Amino acid sequence: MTTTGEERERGFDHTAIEPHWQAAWEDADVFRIDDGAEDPEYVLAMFPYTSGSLHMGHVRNYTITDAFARFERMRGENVLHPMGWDSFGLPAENAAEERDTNPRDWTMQCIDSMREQLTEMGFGYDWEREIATCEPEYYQWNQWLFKRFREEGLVERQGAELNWCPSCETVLADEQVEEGEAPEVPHGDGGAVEVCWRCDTPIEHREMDQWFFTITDYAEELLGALDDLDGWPNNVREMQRNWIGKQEGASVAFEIPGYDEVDIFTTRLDTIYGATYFSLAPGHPVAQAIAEDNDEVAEYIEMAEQADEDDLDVTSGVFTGEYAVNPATGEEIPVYVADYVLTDVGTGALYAVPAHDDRDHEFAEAHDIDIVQVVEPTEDADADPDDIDVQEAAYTEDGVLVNSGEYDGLHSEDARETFVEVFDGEHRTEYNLRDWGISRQRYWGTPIPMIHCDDCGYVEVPDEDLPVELPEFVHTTGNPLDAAEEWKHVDCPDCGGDAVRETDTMDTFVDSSWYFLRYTSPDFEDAPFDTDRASDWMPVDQYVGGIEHAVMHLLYARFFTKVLDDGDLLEGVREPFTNLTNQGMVLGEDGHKMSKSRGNGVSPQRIIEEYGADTARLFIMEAAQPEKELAWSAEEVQSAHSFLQNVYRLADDYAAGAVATDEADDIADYVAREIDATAARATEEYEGFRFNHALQAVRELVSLLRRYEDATTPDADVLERGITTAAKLLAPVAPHVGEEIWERLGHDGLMAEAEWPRAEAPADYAVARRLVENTREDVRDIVDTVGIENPETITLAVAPEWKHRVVDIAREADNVVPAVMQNEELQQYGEAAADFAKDLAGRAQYDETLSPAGERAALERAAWLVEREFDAEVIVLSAEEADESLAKKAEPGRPAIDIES
RNA sequence: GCGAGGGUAGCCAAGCCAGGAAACGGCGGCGGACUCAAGAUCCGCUCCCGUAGGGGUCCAAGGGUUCAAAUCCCUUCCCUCGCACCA
Repeated sequence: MTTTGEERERGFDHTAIEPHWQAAWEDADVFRIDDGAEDPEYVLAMFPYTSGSLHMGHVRNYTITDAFARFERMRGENVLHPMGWDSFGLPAENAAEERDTNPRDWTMQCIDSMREQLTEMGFGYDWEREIATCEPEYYQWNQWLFKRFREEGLVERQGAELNWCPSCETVLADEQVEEGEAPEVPHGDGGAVEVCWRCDTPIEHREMDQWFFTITDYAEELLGALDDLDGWPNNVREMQRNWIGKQEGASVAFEIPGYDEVDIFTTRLDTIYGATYFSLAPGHPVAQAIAEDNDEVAEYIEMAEQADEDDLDVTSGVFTGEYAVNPATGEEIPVYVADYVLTDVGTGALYAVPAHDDRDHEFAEAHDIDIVQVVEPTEDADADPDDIDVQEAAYTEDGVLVNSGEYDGLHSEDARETFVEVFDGEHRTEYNLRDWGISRQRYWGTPIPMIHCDDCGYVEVPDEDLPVELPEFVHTTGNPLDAAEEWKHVDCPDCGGDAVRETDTMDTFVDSSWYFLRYTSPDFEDAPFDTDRASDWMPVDQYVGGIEHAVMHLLYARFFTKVLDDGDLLEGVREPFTNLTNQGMVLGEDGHKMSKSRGNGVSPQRIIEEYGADTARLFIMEAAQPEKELAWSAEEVQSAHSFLQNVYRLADDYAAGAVATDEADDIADYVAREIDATAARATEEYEGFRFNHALQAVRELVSLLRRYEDATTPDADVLERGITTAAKLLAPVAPHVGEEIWERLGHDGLMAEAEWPRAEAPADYAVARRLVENTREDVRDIVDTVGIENPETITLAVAPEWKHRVVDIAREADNVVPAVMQNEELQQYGEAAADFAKDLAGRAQYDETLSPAGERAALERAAWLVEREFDAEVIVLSAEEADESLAKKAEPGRPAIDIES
């Protein structure tokens, strides 16, 4: 049992109120945003893949955006908070196979079910903007955009060696390949292998013709603009920088007599005089050419291509018998084919400098190759040139050149510049980023709008024939599009002859690269989106989603945005997402990632049934800041639930007239100030995405209100304002309970549309609070230390005006005691002033304090708390009223305390 | 190896950017109120010593700057994540 009968009777019943208010929001169109709205706050969660059920990660993600959207809406902002479905993709095909249905029906069922679950969570979306990427109304624009990209020269068809997953029977992008555990291979030393990100099957490599978006054309801007994305987490920016992987260097041609000139790429052209051998990647054309006449080389290449990457030693390689001419020294250096040289890095060929590169050094030692030092530390470097022995270890720092002919003494940096000219090379920038292969040999995706004609080659499907819709799904082992004979055979749009459609579909990351633009005009028929509105509403102000999309999705979306902006489909939108938050993982109660195998998963559905959506939302938001990981905790869920019931009961009792009320007094002032301070604090925390702090402030306020109601005869206006404020501050996170309270208190309309509380802390709030808290602590301290059993009277006396003046002087003066004693007005206090000045002189700092009257007022407002705690009378006195012996102990910020029992 | 982010009381975790109170909050533990009792709720305490608000030692370790350091700087150790035979 989670709720007692009594609680249910007096509290709210989530199974009744949640559907009720969900319907009320729907009826009132609360979350709808008008097309004419000007530059709304765009709050977006990464749309879900249509797996059919929400998991806790989704719930957390969408609770964050929903709470923020509701907060902004209550503050009077226009808010765009849409939802849609990332609904193309392989799993739907698998599910269709398993269940003897088709991907479309399966996906549509999943969407219906997930939409219902989102609604049950109380998430407020503008459902009129709902999109599903698997609908022709959406994916036709993928096709249209593909053609526009092609016009811009951003589409290429290239043969490429691609990652092939034998289990999914599909091509994978590099980003979809992960390092995984090697399966049970007898001789395996546990080395990592490349596996499919979805099914963990080790991947193979195949050479195929593919469609590519040439994202590398934008590499430089994608990289550079990261610096200005201040609203993004550093780690995501860093991951993108790594992925783009810019390297600046130079390329220089080496001659290998009998073969072509070979271009190398290097970032250390300054070390060229130290090049003592030359290395080719096994996949390099010249290596292949040499292999034709050299069995040993052929064998090595064969072996290297078969081997898993990490099986081969760093020093593995084979001497080709050929020599390259070092253009710097004119010497012939041996040419090796070595696996550590990667075909797709740089030019796939390099000159090796064992003296100044760790890998080259290791290789040279293993193959007994000369090591020649050509750089030594500069005079002001940390290292002493005499300590450097490149025979032992490579010296990889920059320095000054030696053994480099006429260039000795040149600094590395200058040498790199000079040598580009001298050796007829060129400056070159290399990127790790590859072009984006979008072809997938699958059914459930966007058909690529191309037709292949034997005479005309590849021809675009004319715009008027778009969309190219998917044919009926057929169960087949290969690609169903290949089997759709009728669909596949068409007339060539150019010559009218027999032709066939492209049977590849697009990577689903194409869908998600612009969906945030479609939300701005989901029914627009002339283009993917309305340029004016999208340009006004973009960029997304708050984008929230998982870290797993740090590179692929976010980089592709940035790429699309830039291309669209350059193509004038957008105006002045260079980046899609201003602020990005990656929500942390939801862990099971055992602190481990929720998983079926561990059996530590918690189903959102069950929590909604048992405790209600508000409880789930509140727990999630209180447990940790959005970007931190969060461990499930049954106790804390329970605690969130009871808290909501308590707040509701507080409101209910008041509304039912069960609370006796009285006129305003000091206590009411105290409570009123706390209400204002809480609103101010909570607002600031909401703005900063620190929802847990905001909610903590609300809990404190509710606790105070309950004491106020319990221990005193409260002022009706103040109590009601307190309850309303607490409920409103809670409403973004627990919206159903918020509405229920709003209604109980007799308000018309919806709290979702009500005004956010005014948020200004009272003047001197922090100082007054500190005074009160310190004083309360001191009283406790005394009672406890002295062991007073039953205090009867607690007398507090604030410091006199003149002591405040002493502090003021002390604050300014270098020499406190003389400064004070020179003050004529203070001289009348004689010894006392001198003593106090001496005390102060020993202190490093003076806290801000209230005036004597301010201190007295603050203590009087808070006296009820002390009375309640100690069950004793509390008397607050000015210095003049107090007994001389007591008053003299008071200091500004620290009243004198006398306790009688 | 390179890069990013961390190491705060029994545990989780704020504070650090903008230096100024043994350091928010939660969990756990202890004591008290309410109750026949339990639960729920509420009020305290929870680094050490202390019979009037005091003293001592503290924020991974060590050093430095400062009147003053969890906060700024340097060094070392450890953790987490990302990238990586990258020429």
